[in-house]
Amino acid sequence: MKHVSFHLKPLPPYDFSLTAGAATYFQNRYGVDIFEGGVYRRLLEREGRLGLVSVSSIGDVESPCLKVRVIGWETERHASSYAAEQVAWLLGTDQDLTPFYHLSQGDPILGPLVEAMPGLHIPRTGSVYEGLILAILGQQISANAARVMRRLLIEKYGPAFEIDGVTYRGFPRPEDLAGAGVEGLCTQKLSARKAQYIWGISEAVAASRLDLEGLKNDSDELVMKKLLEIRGVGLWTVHWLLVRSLGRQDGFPHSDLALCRILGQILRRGSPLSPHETLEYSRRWSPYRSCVTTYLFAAMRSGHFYRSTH
DNA sequence: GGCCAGGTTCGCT
DNA sequence: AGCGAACATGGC
Repeated sequence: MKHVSFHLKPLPPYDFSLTAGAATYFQNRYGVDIFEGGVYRRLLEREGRLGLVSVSSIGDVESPCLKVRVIGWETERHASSYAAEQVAWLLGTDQDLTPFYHLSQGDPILGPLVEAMPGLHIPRTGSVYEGLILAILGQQISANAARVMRRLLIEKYGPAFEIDGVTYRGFPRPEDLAGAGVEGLCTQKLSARKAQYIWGISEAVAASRLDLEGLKNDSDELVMKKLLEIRGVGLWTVHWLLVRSLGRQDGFPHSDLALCRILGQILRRGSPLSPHETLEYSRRWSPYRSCVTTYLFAAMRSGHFYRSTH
């Protein structure tokens, strides 16, 4: 199979396995992100055309280097630089952890986290739209229920690209989900409520009434204001997007149930903190709370420290 | 079968 | 503004 490959040097310390693991929530796949056998793969769209990137590590945490392979639009001009940009965004290779690590010194919660997972960067979603749809799918319901919905939605509406007999899927485009209609989405195990939210957002984006990608240029405050006007988006979702889809430094979903629980477990061996208490406690971590969020969730999900499941 | 789960909206004080 | 209820999925 024809392809082009190149190297990408992340800012050290950088742990590829941990970061790609966090991107896939420490499963083989999450959404359209795949991480198995030490290789991170994902379908990308460039000017409406699909391409597959495969990323693996050929360095170590202190002198990291990634090997990136592109199939699909490898012969086109600037394909490599586009792929490099996208991979850097997705796998957070551009992030400088130094100030966060400085803050974590002597912090009873962050210290052990950083020590256990040095070089974990913050993975990001392929687009703000993708992050928003995934967040809404994940609202309230159990992780397993959300996974079923994600898989069905992507299998049914995601653009397909076959390579060496394997079919890869990209994330559904706004027009794909808008075209599905609320009824169509409901057949994919979405509740009527989620279907309405997701259809409404997809339709607005497809019709250019809503510019989610443009949020990247707005201040945190303006992002908050604009997103909260969208039906189906609350505070939790905004903070989640600040961390995962907008690359901001200080996002922190203080109302997150799991977060409140885990902090309660660490700080007073038991009862969860209230969202308000969680927010107050988190102020000491500003302005690096996106890192804190990522490290806490990574610890919970990877079973590195804490048991996330009761 | 009932209860909970990585929230949000809507309707009540 | 602050609190409670409905919403409906998979899993124990």
